[in-house]
Amino acid sequence: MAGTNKTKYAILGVLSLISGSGYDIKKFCDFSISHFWHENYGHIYPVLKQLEQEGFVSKKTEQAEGRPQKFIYSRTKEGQEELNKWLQLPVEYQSVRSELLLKLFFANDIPVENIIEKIENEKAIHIGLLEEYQNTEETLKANEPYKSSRDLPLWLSTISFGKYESKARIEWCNETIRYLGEMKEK
Amino acid sequence: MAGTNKTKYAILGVLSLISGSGYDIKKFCDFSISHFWHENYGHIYPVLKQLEQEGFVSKKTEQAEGRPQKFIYSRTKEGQEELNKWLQLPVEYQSVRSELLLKLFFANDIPVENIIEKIENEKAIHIGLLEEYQNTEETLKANEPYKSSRDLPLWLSTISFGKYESKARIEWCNETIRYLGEMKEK
DNA sequence: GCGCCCATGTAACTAGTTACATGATTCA
DNA sequence: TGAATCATGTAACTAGTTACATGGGCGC
Repeated sequence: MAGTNKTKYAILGVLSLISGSGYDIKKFCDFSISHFWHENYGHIYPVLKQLEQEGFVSKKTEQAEGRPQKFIYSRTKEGQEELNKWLQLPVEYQSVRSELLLKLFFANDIPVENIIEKIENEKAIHIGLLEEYQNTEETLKANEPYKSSRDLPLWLSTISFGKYESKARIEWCNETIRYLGEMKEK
Repeated sequence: MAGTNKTKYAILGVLSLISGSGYDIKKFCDFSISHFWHENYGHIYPVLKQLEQEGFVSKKTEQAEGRPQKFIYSRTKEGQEELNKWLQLPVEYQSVRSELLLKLFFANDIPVENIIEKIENEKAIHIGLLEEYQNTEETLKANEPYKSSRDLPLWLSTISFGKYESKARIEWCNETIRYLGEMKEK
């Protein structure tokens, strides 16, 4: 199963938790999985159409007064099976790319202050993220419908992932800023 | 400077450390920066041609007996300036994508064993990586020409990044395997 | 003889992002 | 009145990977 279109499964995944329009799917993504996954309209709408043709989702038209026309999508049984099949496949290897490390690696001819500034910036980003994760975690644990949801443990696990990652990144930033600062003095 | 072609700078970066052919550049990348950056021939050769046209690299033809023809590229003064200009620009934001987390997030209808298997696999990958980083670090610190190179601190910093990342990932895997296992028992 | 390394390159394909086009309603 | 939100969609563009084509030398 090479070249799997992952947007397809992201959408099926969202529709296994909620029913809604392309717009709703986007909102759900931005709210719940944006710390590790992004979808945009340019992808969502065409893929929804394709999923409908394949029979993996079904469409209802909703026309509320004073509201734009809305197409509500729901997963079908086949759609759920298709999702479950994919979920159980091994995770594909993903190659890493870090522009920060690329710049760091070749930074010998630029001022140390400049590279330290970049690392400080990286650190600030992850301090912000860590705070966000903390807030989200608290919100999920304290509020309905999240706190009673059977999805809560999975949701929390993905947040925990982010916390470990950001904490490690902050530590690395601190160490590296110190290390490069010492280099400079010599 | 939107849409910066980063391969361009990766190549200029490599050519700021060595002179060599497209083939050499690929080998250098695979050896030194592959833990955070990948280049392939499909990118390297066209970009080298482009860089030559822009005057950022110069080309010499080398024909050793019994060897295929080889084009040796070197950076020009303009090329170094172009690289330095880019190095000093802020790092562009890069959105994260994790298929593992996507699968984890939607995993409620698949067997816990299956998702734990995926996390075990992730853990094994990072245990392997950690070992690699350790080995590379020791090699660099013990052997010429690395140990006397002025690039050593930068090189070590990028490896340290990987070590922090993999350690954190392993911890998260352990925690999550335990957590999901407990969930299952209930 | 076979497979691997050296060496260069193109074409095709897959994936992902951004900009544009349209238009109604709500809220400050 | 202007910005934000709701709502759907297409076209164009940027980026990145893989497959293919070619061919000689070297070691097993």
